[in-house]
Amino acid sequence: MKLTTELENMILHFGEMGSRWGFNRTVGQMLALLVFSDEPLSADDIAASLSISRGNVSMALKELHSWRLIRTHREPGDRKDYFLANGTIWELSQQVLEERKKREVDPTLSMLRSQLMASEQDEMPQHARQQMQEIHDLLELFNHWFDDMQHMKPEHLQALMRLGSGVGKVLEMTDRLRPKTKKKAIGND
Amino acid sequence: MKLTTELENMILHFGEMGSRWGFNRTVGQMLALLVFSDEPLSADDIAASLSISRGNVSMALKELHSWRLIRTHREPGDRKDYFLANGTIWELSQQVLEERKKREVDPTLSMLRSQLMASEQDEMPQHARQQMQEIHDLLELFNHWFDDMQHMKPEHLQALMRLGSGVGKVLEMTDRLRPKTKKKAIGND
DNA sequence: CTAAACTTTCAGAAAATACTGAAACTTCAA
DNA sequence: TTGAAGTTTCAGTATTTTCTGAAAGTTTAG
Repeated sequence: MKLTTELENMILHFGEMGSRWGFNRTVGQMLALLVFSDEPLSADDIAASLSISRGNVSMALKELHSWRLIRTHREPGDRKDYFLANGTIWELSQQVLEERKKREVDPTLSMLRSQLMASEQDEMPQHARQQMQEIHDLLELFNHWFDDMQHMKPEHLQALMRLGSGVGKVLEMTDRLRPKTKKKAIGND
Repeated sequence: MKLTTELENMILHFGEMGSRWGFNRTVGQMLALLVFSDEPLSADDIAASLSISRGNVSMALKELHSWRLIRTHREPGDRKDYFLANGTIWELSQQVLEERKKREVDPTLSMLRSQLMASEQDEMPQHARQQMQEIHDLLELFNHWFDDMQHMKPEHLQALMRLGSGVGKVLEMTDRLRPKTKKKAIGND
């Protein structure tokens, strides 16, 4: 595993960004390494390439597995495990977003839910309660939307993103043609 | 600033989540406190409510300002600064997302851009280069889309989100009516 | 101008997080 | 069943991040 300087820089960058993306430096570097490598790598390869301890590699592999970002490949007649990125860039990104949603949104949503539930009888300042409700509703909206998006076919999702806010225009137009849509204010500009 | 147990729990929760959301515990707690408070609070109020040092409050206020999540209010005839959340829940969320994009996406995008540029003449393994290109394109697509969304009126954006993947159906239909869309290879399964 | 009221800074302490490496564990070919 | 090849665990250490509190800085009423 010899790395060109440029590749090395990129991998170091992914390491630095790692913590901002929800994992640690090692996990970030290893993800980059596996994404950029055109063949599966063994744990020893990885440790050598990145000059990190074998134990650290093992931990990071576990983490990457738990995020479903890598998978293991075994050659018959070779006891070693080989690891590779678990899909296309698009799929990996989806996976990262999915996992981050789980860690960054879901806990708060469930906390809010139970809090709003429990304080039905009320022991909380009006304004605070209202704000909690708004956060709750926003996160729930986001969650449903996100779920929906994840189930769209990649090419549709991509097309949709390319359309950007253009989608607003299209919907306005369509709205006039299809009175079936619920009359939630889809409004105008 | 007396806090009910429930509110206190919520604030502690926001503190815990803080680091996952891109800031630290104190910043998270203070944001929650100000969002739930129905009146502006002084730095001393905050320090007392959360039992943290005055210096820490000052740092966190700076951070919250830099995220544009709070603003300062001054009473005439009172030297104290009072702080409050800078907008509705919706606006605050937008602000958080905007700032996180800056920290989590933009640096990598610019790194990729310059790397792809520089290695035009090529010194990098084919596969690595290709993956870099894909990440670059994905982030750029995301960036444009995100920008576009941020400029939509909140009620439009909300309506759009409520529509969820339903938007796909509408667009498919519309697509037949509007052959203007560019015929970029939108891939296959 | 002065000093009281308030805010910010920052060096060092504390806490949280990540990493190493050796020991324990697992797997499997013979 | 054994032991070589490989993997995982985890106690201790290193690194990074956050927090405190006292000193320095700023503002403004008088």
